Amino acid sequence: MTNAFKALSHPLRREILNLLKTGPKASGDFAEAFDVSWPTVTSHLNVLREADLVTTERQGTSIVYRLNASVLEEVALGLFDLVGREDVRKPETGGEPI
Amino acid sequence: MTNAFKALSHPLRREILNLLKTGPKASGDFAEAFDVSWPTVTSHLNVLREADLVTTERQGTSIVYRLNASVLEEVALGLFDLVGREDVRKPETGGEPI
DNA sequence: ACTCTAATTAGAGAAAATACTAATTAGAGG
DNA sequence: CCTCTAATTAGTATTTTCTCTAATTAGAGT
Repeated sequence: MTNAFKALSHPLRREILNLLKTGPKASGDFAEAFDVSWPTVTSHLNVLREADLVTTERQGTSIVYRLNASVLEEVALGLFDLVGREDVRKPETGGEPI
Repeated sequence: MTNAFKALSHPLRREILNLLKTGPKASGDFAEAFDVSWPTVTSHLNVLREADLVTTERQGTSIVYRLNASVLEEVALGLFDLVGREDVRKPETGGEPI
């Protein structure tokens, strides 16, 4: 989880996550939506997947990417912790310190 | 605010923020706490300050670093937004999209 | 002014991240 | 099997980040 932050540090990767917020997408959708080459998109998607911020599933010739909400929540809660806002954290969620 | 993520992407910078959680600290406190040279610490502190994650104040020969809670909260709320958890966001906090 | 402590700035070398083109893999369908 | 579309992998060049040592600045106290 700890290098979710590194994954989030690139603007394009945050754009990708924002797009995914509207629903699952294939790699080509991103390659089309952004002004970078397809291999560059693939590379960023790999970073997001390694950080467990997205999950993938093959569907025929396409590979579908999906937001992994739980990891994003963990990261957000970790930041609140830093600020002393544990009140928003669910009691069970002990979790690794960020 | 947008490169708060970049600032958060380095482990040592997150350690620094964690230490700051316990209260304001001087640069030398970090240089002592972590196993890197003092100039390296200064460099990381600069990144954090440029991202507005910490504030500084001169006190005699020391420079005191302090957490900037509001920016950290903004970042955390931005992540919740990504996940569709606007319920934890205060109504007034419109904020720049991440 | 001199000196001590606190901290930053300068400069450089090594490592990591980014983005491209070209080549390759994988599945679907005729 | 052949071909088309979808996507990744390989390889490379450029840029950015990270960390160090050496030199410098800044304030406090004598």
